[in-house]
Amino acid sequence: MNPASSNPNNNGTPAGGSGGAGAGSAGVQGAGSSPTFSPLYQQIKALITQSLQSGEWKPGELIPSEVELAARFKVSQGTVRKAIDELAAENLVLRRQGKGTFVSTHHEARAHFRFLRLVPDEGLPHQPESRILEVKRARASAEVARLLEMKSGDAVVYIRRVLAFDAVPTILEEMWLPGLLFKGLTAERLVEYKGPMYGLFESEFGTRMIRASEKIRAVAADAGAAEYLRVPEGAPLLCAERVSYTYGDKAVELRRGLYLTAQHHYQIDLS
Amino acid sequence: MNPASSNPNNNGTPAGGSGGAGAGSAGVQGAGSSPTFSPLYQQIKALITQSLQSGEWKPGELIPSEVELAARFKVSQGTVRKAIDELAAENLVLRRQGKGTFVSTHHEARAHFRFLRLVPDEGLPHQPESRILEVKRARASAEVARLLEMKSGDAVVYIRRVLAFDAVPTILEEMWLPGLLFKGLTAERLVEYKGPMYGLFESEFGTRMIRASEKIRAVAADAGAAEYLRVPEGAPLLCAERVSYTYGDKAVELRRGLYLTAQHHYQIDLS
DNA sequence: AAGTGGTCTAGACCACTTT
DNA sequence: AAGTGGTCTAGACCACTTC
Repeated sequence: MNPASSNPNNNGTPAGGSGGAGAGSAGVQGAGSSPTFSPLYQQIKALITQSLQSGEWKPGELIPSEVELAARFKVSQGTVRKAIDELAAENLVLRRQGKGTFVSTHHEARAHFRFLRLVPDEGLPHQPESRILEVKRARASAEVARLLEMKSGDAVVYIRRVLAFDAVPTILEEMWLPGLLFKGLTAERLVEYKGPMYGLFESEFGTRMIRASEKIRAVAADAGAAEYLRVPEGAPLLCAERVSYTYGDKAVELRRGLYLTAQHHYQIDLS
Repeated sequence: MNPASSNPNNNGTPAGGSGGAGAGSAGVQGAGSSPTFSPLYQQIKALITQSLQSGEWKPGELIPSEVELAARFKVSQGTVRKAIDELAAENLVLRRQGKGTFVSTHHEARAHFRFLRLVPDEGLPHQPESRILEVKRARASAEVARLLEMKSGDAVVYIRRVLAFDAVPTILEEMWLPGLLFKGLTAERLVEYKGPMYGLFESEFGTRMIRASEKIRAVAADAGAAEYLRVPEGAPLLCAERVSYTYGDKAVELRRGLYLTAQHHYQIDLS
């Protein structure tokens, strides 16, 4: 026991010498950085996120139990629990009663539809077929660089593809990826890969997408889109411009999709 | 103390006579209903939601403190806390440290943009000007009835309006509301009312919208939309079909909006 | 039986707001 | 000083899964 020494006093005088939050574990915000203090469970959450980011626990794997983590970080199980609660709410981990807590992965049916919101007007959502049109190395334009938080002229990988539901071409999609992160990405690799592209990024390139922001507009089909989606030029299409982020809010993908919404719609829940 | 009598045993034998969950308070799921049991904090959450729905605490008002609620429901503060945590996560209440917990209201800048996702490409989001075109009583068509979970031919209120940002007409909107809930709704009342329509519904008709589901498509402007939004016939527009719900997942509004996305876009965060 | 996450309690102290 | 929500702890027991 000895309730006065180990930890119970954590949020004392911010810069004072005593107690201190989780200083015993891994130097959360040890000594010399900013004077902003955060609750213990937020620090624990940051530490766990670091381990996720560093690959100490890989997608799909089991992470240590709450009891183990509590011992490792020298805090109570309740504090670890609150940290993991938030990570689970952000879909970074997945809790399963009786089994443990797992690192989320894009190789799960569960994750597939979190980032594919185009669903059929009738019937159940399902995965589309992908046909790669083009893969090439290029230089980031000013606009692409701005959205990907890079510099103009930096190396990017450019991908273009068509997605079809039940053999009906429905999505025409362009992607720009930072060249440094996706060095070995080839058309062959993309063509042979089955399943969501984020699964490939996660497994082969160690880049796990965890969050995205989309801007949606209605646009008129240009000649190219009209051909691939088999609609008249000028037909209305949904245009979704997405920027995806990995750990630390780092932008890792720009995607621009044109969606044919004759038999499908984009589904959103406002709450 | 007396740790054996008051409450500590809650999830015991489901239909057994002993202990029981929160039976001392308000008959959570007293005796004769379904055999499905839920955690105590979920029952407390349901009780609090009932009080919100019944109007015991009105939008904008302070609800009792956690300590008071714990006494009222004869559970620990931690259990009340977890219940309120979820209500806060669902935006039904708003916690403010040091002050208390308040019932959410649509009369807040905070709430305005939760259901208006059309934001300008440049500059900050702001509230549009509303111009009412039409208000009338009508009978629900089969489609309207299905979406509003009513019967074909039931009374509805039909509203049509144009919303303009900086004097630029940008949204053409139709609404269908259950006639029973909105008996006194007149064009005059709508025209003179400033601010979001959900604020009016909440204050004047006691119907608080808490959740919505939208389906989004790209469509071509018909003659009417073209005129009101000042675009050529056939121009691409976003079409958002929304069903809004109040407490108990009861549908209370069907709304169909056509959005001009030349200077604006629909903003979504996927996480 | 043992281990995991899930619930519940009780008590302490902290940060913020108001009186 | 008193009241509120916010954090942290410690311990108990439950539900679920695996051995």
